[in-house]
Amino acid sequence: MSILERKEREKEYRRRTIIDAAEKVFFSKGFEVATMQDIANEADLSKGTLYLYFKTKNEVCLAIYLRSLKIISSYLEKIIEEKDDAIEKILNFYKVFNLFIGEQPAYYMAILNYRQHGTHCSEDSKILKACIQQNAVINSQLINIIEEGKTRGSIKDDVESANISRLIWNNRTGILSNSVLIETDIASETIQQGKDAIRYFFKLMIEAIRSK
Amino acid sequence: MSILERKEREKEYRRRTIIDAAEKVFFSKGFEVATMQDIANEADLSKGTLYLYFKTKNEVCLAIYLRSLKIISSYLEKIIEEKDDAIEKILNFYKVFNLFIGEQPAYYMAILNYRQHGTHCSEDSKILKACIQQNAVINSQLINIIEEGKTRGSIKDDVESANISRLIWNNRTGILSNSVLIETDIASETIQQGKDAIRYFFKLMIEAIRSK
DNA sequence: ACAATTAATGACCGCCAGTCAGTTTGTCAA
DNA sequence: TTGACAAACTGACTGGCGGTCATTAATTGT
Repeated sequence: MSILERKEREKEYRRRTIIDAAEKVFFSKGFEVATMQDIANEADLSKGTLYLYFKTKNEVCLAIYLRSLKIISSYLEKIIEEKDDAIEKILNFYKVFNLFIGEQPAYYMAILNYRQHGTHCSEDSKILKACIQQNAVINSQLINIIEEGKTRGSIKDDVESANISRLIWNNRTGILSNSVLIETDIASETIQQGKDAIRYFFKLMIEAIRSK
Repeated sequence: MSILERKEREKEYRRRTIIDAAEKVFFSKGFEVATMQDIANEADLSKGTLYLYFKTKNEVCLAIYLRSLKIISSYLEKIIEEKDDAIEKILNFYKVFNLFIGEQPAYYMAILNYRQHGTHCSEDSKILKACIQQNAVINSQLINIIEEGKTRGSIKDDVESANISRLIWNNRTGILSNSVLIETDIASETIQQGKDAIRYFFKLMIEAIRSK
């Protein structure tokens, strides 16, 4: 049994190696321009081997996306543990996410690109399912915060926590997960405006949901 | 001079023909899967001819996006003309946009795909510039509505109209222009949830900006 | 009628995702 | 140790697409 276990570990290690290489390549060249051959070179493997671990290039992208989601989720976990008020927790998440953008641009880009990669992927992809699952976790963490605020009295009773959660973080409607706050080829000067809009969103939202 | 004018008209007509064909093909097959050959076939032209009118496939996508923006802009124009209150006008835009999604899904998809196409396009593309310009128009139309509301007293004086505009409609942060409220390959059952989140966004925002 | 200019064509190129027959490496029983 | 079997790995190859360009067709002006 030990050999089987070791093999499993080695397989997992290879997988990680490939994802690590993909991160480097994607971030230095961009998701579109990077090729599977680039990733193979970076990982010192042949292209064929990549396809033993990932069915498509899209799946590699999703693997990086999944890592991003786990990071976000762990941030939220820490925030939830703190003894802050719910409103504070929401603001903390906003602040932490802003830092995340600056410090982990590669992961942030993976989040932005999910819309594209997630929709061009076979429905029964294991990794896609894992991503959907991890998003659900984040969703419930946010709902958790809002509901706690309602119980403690800092947030109005009639606030729709599920919708707040979707407005903040959801791959379809979330303002954090969908806003492009990183330099792309064009219009780099508008990033600050975007960040300011997000700040204002949180200001308005909190104004609307906090108990008077 | 008449001949030159006629030629100009014919050129413009060809261009429209190509965009019409592209719309059909893109919507029936999806932006990614559709090929330039498909568009050429649909338009009864050769592939080479397409490239006499558009530099890249991306530009064809942008041409459709530009049409979408003009539709949105014309909606806003009508809304602004009405004698409604500013809050009413904002709600009208929300309602009209919801109808737009259902009635013009192809154009709606073009809006969603802009992020992808706009960023992979040479900066000096004429059509890209036109898109940016048209977005600026929409932006100023929205600001116009908010500022009018401030003057008339239905919206609080300290509301940041530019940021409201960016939150509603902006290719980086706009909730209407970025939320995916149409069936993609996966997760079709969540559309209603997304729409509900948008509805709630408008509810909260209006609550926060209307004069008490 | 005949250049000259403009429009249209489709065979062709380079590139890349994805495949697969063949090779290497690892395992284990005899 | 050996040999047979399996698992992991390889890279040449394929198909298909975006984009090009030499050639052909159509239009205009003289």
